[in-house]
Amino acid sequence: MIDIKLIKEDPQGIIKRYEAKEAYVADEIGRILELDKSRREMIGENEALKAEQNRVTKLIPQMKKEGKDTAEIFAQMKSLSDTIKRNDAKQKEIDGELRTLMLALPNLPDPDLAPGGKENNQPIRYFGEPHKFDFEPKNHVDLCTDLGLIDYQRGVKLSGNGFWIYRGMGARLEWALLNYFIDTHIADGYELVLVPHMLGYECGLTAGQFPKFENDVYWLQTAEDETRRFMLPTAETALVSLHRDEILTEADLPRKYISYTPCFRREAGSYRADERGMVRGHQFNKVEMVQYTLPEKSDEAFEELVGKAERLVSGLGFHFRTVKLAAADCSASMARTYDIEIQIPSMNGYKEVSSVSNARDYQARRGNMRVRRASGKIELVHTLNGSGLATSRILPALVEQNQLADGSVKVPEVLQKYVGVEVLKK
RNA sequence: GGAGAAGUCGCGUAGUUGGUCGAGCGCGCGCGACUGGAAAUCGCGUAAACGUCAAAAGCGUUUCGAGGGUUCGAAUCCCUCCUUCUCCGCCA
Repeated sequence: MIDIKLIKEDPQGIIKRYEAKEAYVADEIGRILELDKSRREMIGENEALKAEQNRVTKLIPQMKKEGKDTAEIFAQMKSLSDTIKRNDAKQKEIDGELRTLMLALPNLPDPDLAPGGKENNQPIRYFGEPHKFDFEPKNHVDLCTDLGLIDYQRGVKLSGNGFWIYRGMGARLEWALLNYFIDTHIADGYELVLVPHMLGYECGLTAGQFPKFENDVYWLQTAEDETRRFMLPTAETALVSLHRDEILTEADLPRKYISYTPCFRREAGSYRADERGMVRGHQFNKVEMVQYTLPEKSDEAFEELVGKAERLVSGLGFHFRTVKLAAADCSASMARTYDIEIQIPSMNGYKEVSSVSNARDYQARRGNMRVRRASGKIELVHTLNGSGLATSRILPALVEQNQLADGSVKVPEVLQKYVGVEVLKK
């Protein structure tokens, strides 16, 4: 949620800023201002009545002591009380509509972002050189199948399209990646957190995925009266609710967390012919980084997270680039996002392996996550998140970029101690 | 799953024959005194949200797990839900 004060101060300016994100919210903003106005009018009116009620109520014990007749006052107070109750109900309705509208507004894009969608994304850094082969390279699906790393067919047998199985050295390679990531983060001072994979609604609301994207996740509910839970689409959804409704102290910040989880996504309608193999599935593995920071420190934290993701990818020896996303390509909750994209030689262009974002106070306001400063002042924290990293794009890139002429695959040095071998052979 | 107990201000607690309780005390925290400096000690102060206001102060409203109810009036009574603890059962 953004601060409604921003809207009240400069509605036109806010509408303009949203246009960069290709979000056209003039109607919503108009309605918000209308509701806010009538809300404040109602509050003023009703609070005057409540003040009167409180004033009289305080007099009653005294009157009773003095033995005065209170019947008439009680009758008056009863009708006052009824009016107040009616007003409260009306006000609640207005609050509800206002909140719904506010929750639906996306985050404001940072002013320095290029406006518009994907086509305006700006690569800001390149690392390494594109891979060249002096033989006909195979694609990752063939490589993984030939080497017995991934069992695509049985994945489909077990769970349907969009699922695969890591086997043998493939599973060990996957596990090696995750260990390499986690060990690096721990060395950097991040706390490893293992979270539930099934989450309550509030987690999705706080992260900003709900109510808008409720249908993008898998819901679990076996009985009518059972609390609905969803399979987490990313560990961010859990980590960002860790301090929901809490007041942290300034000395607690920054909080730096990482979590490994599988991520479950419906990906409805997003399959493309060129996304074979494990580039897009309903379940993939990811190590997620999340930071809670003081507002003035979030830019610094953002750079740290981008740098960490870049070091992980370059540690594997990949050619990749860092891309500053245009406003409309950032997700709804985020003020800014940088993607890290690697090349999968058999596929066109670059594929995202990490996405680092600053939500600023958007999630903190939704989840009421605050910090008490040394001065005693309380304000919202900033939250940031980034993949560090998702494996499902790394592994295809790894086997393709590291394949040798004989069909075997060289294991990157940093992974060898985890995998136990230097080359994956038939 | 069954039986019982409990959820109060950052933390720990007091507060149930309904009324001057938004709420006492301790710790913590802030400021000050004392000190060469610190500890200890003493004094003062210490919730948030919303509304009013250009802003601050002030004033008002709300909040004692959540929601509803009874009442002129609810931390205190009633109902529903959530959570925690203890015992029993079941189970990886």
